[in-house]
Amino acid sequence: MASSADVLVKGYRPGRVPRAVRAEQLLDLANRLFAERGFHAASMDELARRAGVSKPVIYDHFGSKEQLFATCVRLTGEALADRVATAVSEESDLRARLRAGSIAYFRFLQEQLQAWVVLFADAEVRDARFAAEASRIRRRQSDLMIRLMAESSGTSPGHEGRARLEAMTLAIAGAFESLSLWWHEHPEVPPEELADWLLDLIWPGLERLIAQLAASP
Amino acid sequence: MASSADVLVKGYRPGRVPRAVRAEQLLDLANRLFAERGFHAASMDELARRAGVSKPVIYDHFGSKEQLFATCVRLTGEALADRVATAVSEESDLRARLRAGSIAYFRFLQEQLQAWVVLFADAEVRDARFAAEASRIRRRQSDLMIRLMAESSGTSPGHEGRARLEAMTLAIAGAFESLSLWWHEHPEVPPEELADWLLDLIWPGLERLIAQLAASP
DNA sequence: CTGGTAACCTACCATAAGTAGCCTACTCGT
DNA sequence: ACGAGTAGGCTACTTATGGTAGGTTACCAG
Repeated sequence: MASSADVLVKGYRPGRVPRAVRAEQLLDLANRLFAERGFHAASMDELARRAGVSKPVIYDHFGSKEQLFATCVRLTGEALADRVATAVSEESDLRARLRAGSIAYFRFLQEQLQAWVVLFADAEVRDARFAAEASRIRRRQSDLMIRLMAESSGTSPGHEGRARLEAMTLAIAGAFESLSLWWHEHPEVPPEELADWLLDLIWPGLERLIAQLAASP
Repeated sequence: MASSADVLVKGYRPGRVPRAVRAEQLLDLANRLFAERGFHAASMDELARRAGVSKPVIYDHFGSKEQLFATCVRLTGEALADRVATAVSEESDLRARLRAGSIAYFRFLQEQLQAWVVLFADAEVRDARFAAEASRIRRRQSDLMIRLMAESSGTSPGHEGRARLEAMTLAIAGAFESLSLWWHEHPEVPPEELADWLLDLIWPGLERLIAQLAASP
């Protein structure tokens, strides 16, 4: 006969566990579950079952399903940002930095495909409920690009130019996302090639933009 | 005392009406409701109430909430595509065509803000359940760009180049989407300026790409 | 040993998607 | 005119699931 242990995920036996440990277990399992089923189809009952705890435990930790999901998204977004920032810091020339960052971005997706699915490909991520998190991720990439450009050109644009630069870098972040979705159906293309494609497309215009913004106050 | 007519939306009185008419009423009301509340928070009960019919009527027409939403998205996407295609056809030079199409795109969003919200800004549009529709919209814009470029350059790229072109045009479509989200918070920027910003960013790289693809088989 | 609390549970509620089965107004052939 | 057939519609229900109220048990400090 089947015991409830059948559905428990290896390494997460029931029993009293310190709060922080339980939180981490739950986050890990939630990540996997969302990746498997998507936000909607993933049920809190199943998560509780897999974790070997009851539902109120989860609610005590995360408040609501939406908050739990938002936390998963945020953590993955932070991991992505870290990887990109690290890669960028290992180059000095602006174009080389952008290229390194792009490659790191795509490599992250390749390795953390599961997490990536949670982030963008799957979910109701653009729902008003999660727009904030998704937007925060784009914003972070955008900020990084702006900072790199400012460092490289030595000047910072005026109010007008700042808005334009912000808009353009966010647009570029959107291009990355959309390209990632395409990549999902063409996984044979290596990350480096994707990065070069996108950079070849954007760099000429970006170079002009930087020059233009540096020229005007 | 309140009668049930209180909650009925003007112009949609109850009573027997031909199937096609009912379908259109429901679609219109569904569009507004989704725009108001978002996919999740919009309930079929409320839609039924507003339309002055009972729920099974809606299910008879559209099958499920998801299908109803997908239909709304599809129709809005088609309207957008029509507007862009029309604008494009009124120019002859490639760059002018892209510019006209871009302006038409942003003008559509400006006028149909409500519908736009349904499409992208709000919803669980990127949920696996709706990814197909969202992707179809991007794909359509991408196809249009590819067609325009092929017409303009007179040649069509090889298999390799075709993939790259597809990836890049989809990336550009993603840039449009993301830029639209930014615009949502900076509505003071006119559509023409947005279009020029994006085109200035992309055009130099795009021109090179076209030349490069035309050169190789 | 005992009070306090952190961790956890059972049992429930509320909401909303979706459905089974029935009713009713209109059309159309005779 | 009138009855069969059907399109359009309804009431009342089931099911699934997010979320919660309130109680229980293991552990620790003093």
